[in-house]
Amino acid sequence: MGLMIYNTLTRTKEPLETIEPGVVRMYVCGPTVYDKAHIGHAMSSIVFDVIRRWLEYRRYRVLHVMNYTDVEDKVILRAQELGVDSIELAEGYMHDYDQHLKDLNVLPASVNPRASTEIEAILEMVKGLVDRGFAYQVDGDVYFRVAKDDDYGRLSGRRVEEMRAGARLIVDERKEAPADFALWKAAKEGEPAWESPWGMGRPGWHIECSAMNLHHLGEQIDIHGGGSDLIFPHHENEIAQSESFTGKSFSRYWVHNGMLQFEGEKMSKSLGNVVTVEEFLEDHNGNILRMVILNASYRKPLKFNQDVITQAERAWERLKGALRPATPMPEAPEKVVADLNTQVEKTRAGFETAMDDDFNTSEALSHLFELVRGINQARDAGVESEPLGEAQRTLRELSEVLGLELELGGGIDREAEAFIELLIEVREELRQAKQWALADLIRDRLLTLGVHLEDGKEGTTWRAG
RNA sequence: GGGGACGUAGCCAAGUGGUAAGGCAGGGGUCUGCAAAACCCUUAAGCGCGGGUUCGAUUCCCGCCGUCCCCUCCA
Repeated sequence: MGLMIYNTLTRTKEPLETIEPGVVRMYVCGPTVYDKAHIGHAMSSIVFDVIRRWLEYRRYRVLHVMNYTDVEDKVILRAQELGVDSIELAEGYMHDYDQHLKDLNVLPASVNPRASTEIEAILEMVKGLVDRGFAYQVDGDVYFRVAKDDDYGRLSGRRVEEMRAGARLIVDERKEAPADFALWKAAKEGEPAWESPWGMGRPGWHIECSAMNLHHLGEQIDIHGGGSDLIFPHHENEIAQSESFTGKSFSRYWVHNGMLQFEGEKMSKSLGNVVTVEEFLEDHNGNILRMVILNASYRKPLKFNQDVITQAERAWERLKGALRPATPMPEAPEKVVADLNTQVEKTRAGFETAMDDDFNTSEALSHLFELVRGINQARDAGVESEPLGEAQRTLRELSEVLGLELELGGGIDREAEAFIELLIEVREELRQAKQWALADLIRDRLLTLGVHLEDGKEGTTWRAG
């Protein structure tokens, strides 16, 4: 069947056919860096990270571009409020976001262009659009002439004449038509500005993505991604600009992630229901957010609340638990080993089928959990560490394709481990001597340091967290 | 007003024209000095409501109700 991708443009799943065999050119709209990022932004980055990892698993070379919008009304406004330079302000948030992506185990994009460093490409495009009659200049602003683009609206399914012009916005009388949008804006006093044929100014929001695509990936790309809130007007306008400029179709597949819902509403700054990435990572590790996301379809709205987090934490623990070492017993039945091997094969096949079907991570995870059960059953049956290890390697490998890090004992460094082992040894002596109070004291004290002791059949084991 | 989605057990959620994955919680058990954890087993939905198509629909079509997103900056 091959890899199927849901395309917003056609509202159907289509087989992936890339422009260049074996290569995927993917552009994802990144955040406007005017404030701390929230977990909705992170969701988008994680979704496209999983897509990218799956494409790479399928042997594609992925050229992955994600932009940072650092020249924009909100950035400028914020900088003026704080009395700082807007580009520097954006740079700070940009570096924060880079760090968040690392903490969330998101693979770095091939390129992270910024509006402020792409002015040349932007100007070239705006000029071209003016030359070809797709844009016009008014008082130092340049607008895209939507009427000139006959298939405008095909991504979002809108007809220009059906949109209630001026319902919620004040129509700029200088524009030829209400739907026309700015490619270039004349700069006001104190705003970042660059020289242009129309005077000092700065790019409009939509044009930077078109220009960056052209500059870094070429005239035609395979996948263009972003949040579903960008379908209109942003991506609609990108299509208009890019296709009018090149005369070629722009992106083959348009992929959009659903919005993260917090208490039934979209998480957004204007609603004030924001959980920043920083806040989330203070209380949880990045795998937990990823688990929340992987549990559901990337295209649907994602419910986010404390319950969902708790459930994801528990599920993640279960996944990790499967990596516990074997507890070999003399007469482990051979059938168990055979069943385990069968499960490994079934898991990989099911996982691949699920991921090929528009990145069905929820179903892919279900196959991982079936492997977890198989591993645990085999361990309980006393299977030797080698057949068990094989299954565990598969689990780890497939988890990594989803970007999950299952390694045990994270957060505790090597030197500390030796001391923990020592304490366990001492405590074991105390338990032999039935010095329960002292034994419990060690256990409790270690717990406050983030080390859990577990007394089992095969002795005491420990884990971090 | 227009455009786009969604509604599956207590919760999250996948999925299919022939009677529903997985996870969490719940119940039972194993282990244990106690505890915690872990593991095993297990209960639970007939798929928003009303019609239609069909031998048969949760899955297709129509209507209704409800929720969300977009039409202003937005991942």
